[in-house]
Order: sequence, then structure tokens, then C-alpha cells
Amino acid sequence: MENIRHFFDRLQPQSDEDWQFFSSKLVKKEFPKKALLLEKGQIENHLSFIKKGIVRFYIPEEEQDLTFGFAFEGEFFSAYDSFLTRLPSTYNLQALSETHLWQLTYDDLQEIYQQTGAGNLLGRQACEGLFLKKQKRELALLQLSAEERYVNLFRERPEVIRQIPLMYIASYIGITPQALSRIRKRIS
Amino acid sequence: MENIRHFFDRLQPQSDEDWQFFSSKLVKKEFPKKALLLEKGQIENHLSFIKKGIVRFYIPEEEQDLTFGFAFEGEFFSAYDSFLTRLPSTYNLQALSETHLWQLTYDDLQEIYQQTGAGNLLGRQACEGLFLKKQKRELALLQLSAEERYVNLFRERPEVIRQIPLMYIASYIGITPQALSRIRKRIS
DNA sequence: CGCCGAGTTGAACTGAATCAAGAAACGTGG
DNA sequence: CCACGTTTCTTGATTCAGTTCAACTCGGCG
Repeated sequence: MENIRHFFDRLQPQSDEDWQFFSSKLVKKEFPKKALLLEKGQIENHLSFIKKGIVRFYIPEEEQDLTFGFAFEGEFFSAYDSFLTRLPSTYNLQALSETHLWQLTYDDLQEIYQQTGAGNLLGRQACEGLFLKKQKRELALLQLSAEERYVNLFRERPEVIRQIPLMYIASYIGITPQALSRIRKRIS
Repeated sequence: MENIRHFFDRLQPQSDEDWQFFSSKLVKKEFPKKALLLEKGQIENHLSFIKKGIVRFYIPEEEQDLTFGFAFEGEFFSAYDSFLTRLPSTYNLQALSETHLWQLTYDDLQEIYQQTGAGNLLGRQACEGLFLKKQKRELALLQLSAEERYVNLFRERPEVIRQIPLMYIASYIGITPQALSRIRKRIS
């Protein structure tokens, strides 16, 4: 649990009371490999911190899933758009390995926003971080070739390439598994 | 100036004092058509509300600019990543037509965050909105063909297609002007 | 051991890029 | 307000990155 506190303190040093209040709301939850954490159509009711494991974000399709994100140990995640809008999620969340989480419900988070001075500040800063990530990704998709996107991913998030099956990485950078296999051969 | 207040009240009804404090910081500024509002390398020091006009976001390149966003009348904009991180912007902001803004400096905004109860709340909600937009765009770039992205843009933001030169739209959806010209011919 | 999903490789195909040239629209100065 | 130069848009021909379809290999698991 300390790693979550460190996470927050890095954003902004937290008062002990605020932290007390916050951490009292956290609930531990564990999932086996390949478990669905959230299914398309459900409303996301959690903001989760990954104690251990990897989570994949994907839109399920008959042909081929569209994988568009990953979250790792030490990171927060959520189907954030569903969480914010309270509308059904348009995608699934899945544990790629055995995964242990600390979870916060939507209502608890709203209470935290209201009760603690730091709530909105943290919410804002967390959201700003998400925005910056998406912005980077947008530019990568617009201006880089498939091969450049792969090399870029390798540079920025080597853990993705080390730990995640090729087919999901291919989908993430917007190409077919075959194309990625050829890129790998070419550059290695 | 009322339209800005409406903007905020839509997010969250504002107290008159908070609004007073906020609006006292706003400065009016006007730019002619094609003016650079911010140049790559500068640190963005403003959050701006568009009273009138259109703003283009682009990465300047010898070959061909990469246009990746637009902002219209009644919207807030900023080179938000530079504004947040206080690092030089990696892109330019340009007025596509004569443009009138209400601007807030970084320091003023920080003061607003600290002094008013609503500051962080608004900051958070504004950022959440930006995040949702980027998320949509990511999925559009990943799962739609060029033609679908064009039709999609047409549906979601017809004002873009009506008011913005083809070459910028082409860049925005990630193709060449030639390709977009052909798509237009095909579907009309 | 055998099966099944993941990864690789090959061949044919295709959407979009590139190169090139002409037409239309736009803006600026006389 | 017209004339000219510049920029944007269109259209054609060629090329290329990445898709699709298909067959084969590899590794893990029941």
C-alpha cells in the first residue's frame, strides 16, 4: 500500500489525514490470468491501482480484437471514459497475467473529491497525465510509419515489448501480426 | 464575456465571487488571419477562450506541416502540454481567420486554482473533457479507414469541413491532400 | 503425445503515397 | 477592380507499405 502513497506524494505531498481518508476506501481485489476485469456494456465503477500484473484495454470484435492500451504494476487505470460519463464502456479490460489491485469505487472517489482538499487537485493532475499520454500517442499515429511506431514503443515502453504477445502489440500500433513479424525480422 | 460564464456554469454552477475573481484575470487579445498565436519552442503561457475565429494546431515541417487539431468559437484552447509541463511547445498555434480571444496567464490560473474552491474542480473537468476527445480520436485513427475517418469527421464536426482548407483536413485525418481530394470525389 | 493458439513466411492484392502537371481560387499591388 | 503570382485543389501514372489469404513451424498445455 505504501507504493500508492508514494505515487500520490510524488504528485503532491499529502497530509496524513487526507491519506487516511483516502486509503480507508481502498479495497483489495485479485484476478487470475486472462480474467475480464470489465466487459463492454458495463459501467466502469472502479479506479484501480495495480499492485501486481498487467491489464489490457481492447474492443472485442469477431474478426480480431482492437487492443489500444496496457497498464502495468505501479500504475492507476480505469475505463476512464465510462467511469467519468457513467455510460456503458465500449471496451473490455483484461488481466494478461495474475493481477492484484487496490480499487476505489466511483462514489468513494466523489466523496474524496468533496471531503479532502487534495482530491480535485489529484484528480486534475492524474487527468493531465492521461491527457499528455494520449497526445503523444495521437502524434505517433499521425506522423510515424508502422516501423517507426514499433521502434518508438520499444524506446518509450520496453516493458510492453518484453511482456506482451506480438498480436496485441501489433494491434496497438495499428497493423496486422504478420506485418509486425516482418518488421521485427527486418530490424533485428 | 457572458459566453465564458455560461461555459463554466454548464460544467458546474459558479459562485459570483469565484466568477468575479476569475473574470478579473481575463485579458482580451486580437489576432489577424494567419497570425501565429504561439510558435514551436516557446513556452505556452496562456489558456485562451475563443470569442471569435478558428485556431489551428500544427507541427511545422519543411515538407508539409502536420495539422492535428482545431479550436472554434466558444471553445477553450492552449498548447496544453507545454502549458502544463512548462516546457517549450513542440507545435505552433495559428489563427485561420481573424480571431478574438480572452486570455488567462499560467500564473493567474495557478492563483485561481489556489484561491477559488471551484478552480481545481473546473481544471479537472476541463481536462477530463480533453481526455475524452483524445480517446475518441485515438480509436478513430486505429480502427477507421481514411474514408471512414473523413465521413466520421463530417458527422462529428461539420464546421471543420465547411470552414477549413482541404490540405489541413487531410493532414488532420492522416492522409495527403491528393488522397482526400479523391475520397471527396468518390463519395459526393 | 497430440492439439491449438501464436508466430513466421510467401504470394497476390490494394489503399494510399509519391511524382508530376494542369486548373481553380485567392490575395495583393497597381 | 483587374491582372498577376502564389497557393490550393484536382487528376493521372507509378510505386510502395501494409493487408489478405494460405501454408507451415514452434511451444505450451491437457
